[in-house]
Amino acid sequence: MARTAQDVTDAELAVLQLLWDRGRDTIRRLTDTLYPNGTGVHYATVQKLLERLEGKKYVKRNRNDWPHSFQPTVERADLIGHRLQMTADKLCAGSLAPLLTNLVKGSRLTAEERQSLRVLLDELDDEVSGKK
Amino acid sequence: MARTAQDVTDAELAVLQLLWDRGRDTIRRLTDTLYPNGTGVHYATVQKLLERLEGKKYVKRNRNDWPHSFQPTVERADLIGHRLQMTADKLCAGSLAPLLTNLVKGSRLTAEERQSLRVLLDELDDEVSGKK
DNA sequence: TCTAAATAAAGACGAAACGTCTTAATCACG
DNA sequence: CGTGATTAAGACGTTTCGTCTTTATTTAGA
Repeated sequence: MARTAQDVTDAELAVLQLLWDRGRDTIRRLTDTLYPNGTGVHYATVQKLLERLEGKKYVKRNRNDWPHSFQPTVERADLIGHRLQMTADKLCAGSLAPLLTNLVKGSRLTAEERQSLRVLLDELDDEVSGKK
Repeated sequence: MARTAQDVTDAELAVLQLLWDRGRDTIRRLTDTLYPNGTGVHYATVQKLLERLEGKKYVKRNRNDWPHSFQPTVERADLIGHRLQMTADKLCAGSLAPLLTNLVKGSRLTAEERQSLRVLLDELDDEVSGKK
């Protein structure tokens, strides 16, 4: 059984999170945040992580800027959705419904959370019935 | 940034899935299913995977039986819940609510699925209000 | 009881993953 | 131009994980 690499590794995710917060940034500024009082060596680490994120199409490099700036091409919600789908694929034969059930049953939802969830479901009903 | 091992690897999961389906089984029978027309060498692979699952407390070994039988100590729903929590920890600051929202918004839920979800929410309301 | 087959137990091995680091080429700016 | 920063490409070491080897132990059958 072949090993499968992660979509986004933890170190890569740390960089991506900053980009989500900031919209776009340079290697230098990202490095200073991730490694405060860090040596110059960490710059290359962040550089490599961004290079890999770019290769995997999670990040876009702006070569017009100098120094280059980087920005996410994928939103946080997209990655969440992807992770959820992976969990469904491996544990629920690809179906997402069991994940929903698990979350509703397992997590201690507040009354407010339950209510907003109902609102969300009602909106979906409306969309389907064409009322929009 | 230190690397973190997976909770259950893919090869381990293949074994665990069989145990979930069957309740309990021996190495020999699991091996025959996972590697039909496989050589004798695969027996040791399954053996090792079970040993690791046992070490991680996902599986219990019954040493009274001969040959030893193995059974899950964790249900599928438990692992699903754990994976969901991991996703929440890494992408939602630990909160599960965003996962709920993502699933409801993103997945094409059928009318039946939406309805059963509402029933689930109503049951939770009842529990909280003490009617049960 | 003795032997052969099956199982248990422990460990080793290699490829890949991944975080990190090194080195050399390229660029902007005074 | 030359100095410092940035880009570019790659190497390295540790850990992970699927697999395989070897040896000890147990059961079943003659």
